[in-house]
Amino acid sequence: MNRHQKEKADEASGQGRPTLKTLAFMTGLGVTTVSRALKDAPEIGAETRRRVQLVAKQIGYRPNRAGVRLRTGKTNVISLVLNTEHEIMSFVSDIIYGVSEVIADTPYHLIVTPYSRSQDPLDPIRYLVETGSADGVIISRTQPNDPRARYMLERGIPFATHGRTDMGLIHPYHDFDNYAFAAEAVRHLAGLGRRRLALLAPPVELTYHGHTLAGFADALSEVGASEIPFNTVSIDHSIEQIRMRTAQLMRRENRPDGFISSAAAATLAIVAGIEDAGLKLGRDVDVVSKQSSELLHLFRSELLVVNENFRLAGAELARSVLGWIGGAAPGTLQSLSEPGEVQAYRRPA
Amino acid sequence: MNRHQKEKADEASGQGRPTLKTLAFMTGLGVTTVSRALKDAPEIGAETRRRVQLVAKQIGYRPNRAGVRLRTGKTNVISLVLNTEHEIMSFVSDIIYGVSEVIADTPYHLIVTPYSRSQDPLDPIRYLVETGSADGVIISRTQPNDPRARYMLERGIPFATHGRTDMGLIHPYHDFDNYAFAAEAVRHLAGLGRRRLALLAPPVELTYHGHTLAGFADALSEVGASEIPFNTVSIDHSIEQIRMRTAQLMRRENRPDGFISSAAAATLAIVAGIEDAGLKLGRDVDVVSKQSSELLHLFRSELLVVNENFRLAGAELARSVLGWIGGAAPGTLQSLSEPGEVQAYRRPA
DNA sequence: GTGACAATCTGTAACGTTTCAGTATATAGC
DNA sequence: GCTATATACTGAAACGTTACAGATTGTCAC
Repeated sequence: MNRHQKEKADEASGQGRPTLKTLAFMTGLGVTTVSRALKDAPEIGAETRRRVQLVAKQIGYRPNRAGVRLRTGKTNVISLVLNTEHEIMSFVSDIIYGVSEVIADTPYHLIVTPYSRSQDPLDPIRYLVETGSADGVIISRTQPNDPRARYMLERGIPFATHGRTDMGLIHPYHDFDNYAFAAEAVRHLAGLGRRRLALLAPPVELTYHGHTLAGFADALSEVGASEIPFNTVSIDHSIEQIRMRTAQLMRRENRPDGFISSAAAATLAIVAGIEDAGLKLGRDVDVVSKQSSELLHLFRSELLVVNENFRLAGAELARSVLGWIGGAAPGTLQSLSEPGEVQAYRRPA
Repeated sequence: MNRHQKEKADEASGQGRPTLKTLAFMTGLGVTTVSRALKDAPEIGAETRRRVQLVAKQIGYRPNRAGVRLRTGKTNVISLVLNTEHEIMSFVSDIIYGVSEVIADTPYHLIVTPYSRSQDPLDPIRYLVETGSADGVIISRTQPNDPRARYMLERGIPFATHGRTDMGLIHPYHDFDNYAFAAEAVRHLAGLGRRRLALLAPPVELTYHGHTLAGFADALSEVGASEIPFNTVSIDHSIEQIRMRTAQLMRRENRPDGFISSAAAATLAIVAGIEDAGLKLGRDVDVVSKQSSELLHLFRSELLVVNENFRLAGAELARSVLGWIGGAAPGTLQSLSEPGEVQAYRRPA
């Protein structure tokens, strides 16, 4: 053993975290061989491969992320880009849990990249792409003509959108079928004899605003009901504003006898507004609302709900991004989640 | 210009992301000098320093994270460790936003490290420490004798806990003063003439269970009220279970005339249970509840609430970890958030 | 004019990984 | 017994950064 080899041995047997060098020393092989053996390269003998993998498992070898990243550019990171002001409540945690679930047994880490209202939504995306900080990106609050999706498509970085775009460009997405939700809600209300319906929609700039409106309009004409315009507020407005507007609306001559709400928090405000006007839920007016956790029926048992599963959305989004990274065609990584039935409250046994 | 230098120039002028080499070529300096100039090292001439920094800003140089991490071991990552099953609702998003806010203008990234109920809570921590994946860690669901805190203290990795421990060991934390919350709640209920109080507490294993119970007990004897035991459920139980237990309790002879609830979601269940038993909030019984978003008063206007700000908690926790990483003494990075007054509902104007 | 010293800058090596371009050995063809 | 070829392995270089150990000036004391 010459001086050079001795040095190597000394270093490799050090008690730090094991590296390829450690493994190479322990197995008596070269680093290259060890590296290739660990990734099942065909030009490594079957026995050597097993031997290396056994030792690696025994001493708990884990590839150094920085080393891999520096050499290959692969970050093993998925970034979830979130708006710090709009994305309220359980949405976010459910999506995060959904994503986590899927990447749990992959080498991927989840990083959360926030941006605030004051910023250009493109800023965080640019940062991620320019610094090569992630292998894949998940965005929400998707717009029909979304500059973020366009930008990432141009740069060829894998991503998935929560919600669809409408630019004639193909990319992975997961969406809830808000057209079906709105249409079903209208039909259900019509079935209860409601004829004058108001819709509290998502903010105009988001794609699913259009979907929701379309489903609402189509079903209205289908059942022969009419719309009471309620577009001075959206689910992005404050509780106070929605409540006030609802109360105003309900005090008018031609008030709605049915509401459809695209978000649970907003529904609380709508109900408050209805009651401010001295009216009663279930008697004077019915409300169908989306919800992401089963809490609205505790709030008012008369509420009619449709569930939207954000945890599932997170999982689907993660699967899509990983799929794209793995080389699948973006067009095959699109999914739409159908709403269940409109649920009336059932008393627990 | 010899062959060697020419190569360097060719590479450096390449259109990829700028590196120290690019800067070195542009300024005519050595990489070492550039590196040191960028971090304001004293042995670099003032003018050179300014020049390098100017060029760096102009071409949008950003240090390569993998390079830094490989060389120095510094990850520039803070990990937020979350339980995927317990941590429900807005808690998580608020904490994330709070953390994000603080690390926004630092080089730090936030990674979310999840673990599920089935796992040992120590698992994710071990993973982070062994793989050196983060410079700092934030944990929640803190226990009086918390193996995670002990483990990280032993390894010397900076962390902060959401909630305190009780092991005689010093580490940064942020906590809500649940002793004060429970005590104030009792006093408020006593002020309303309530005498038989029930407490829906946090799960026993968590530190703030003890704090809450202590505040409850101390204030009970202070005001001369009595406890109606309600410890078959905690805020970790399902809505259905809490509801059922509450209804059972309220049908008993010696039922409580006041409730204190440590979580908003659980409060919905308590109220449902009360109403299941045919009793009325505000008349037969009063409920004081913690909430993290201003929604409970919409649910039932008779509810009495105390706000807990999780966004603030997230921000404080991030500040603590960064402080520790920056070399501050752990003992100086502890904070306790005092609850505000118990709020009764005020009708909006 | 020489030596000492400070000020300013530089090359080399190393962190852990993968890729490139090999080398050594065994097997087969003839 | 020779070349060709496949099999199994290997060292060196590179990714971008920082730390170490110099190197080159210029200034000053004497």
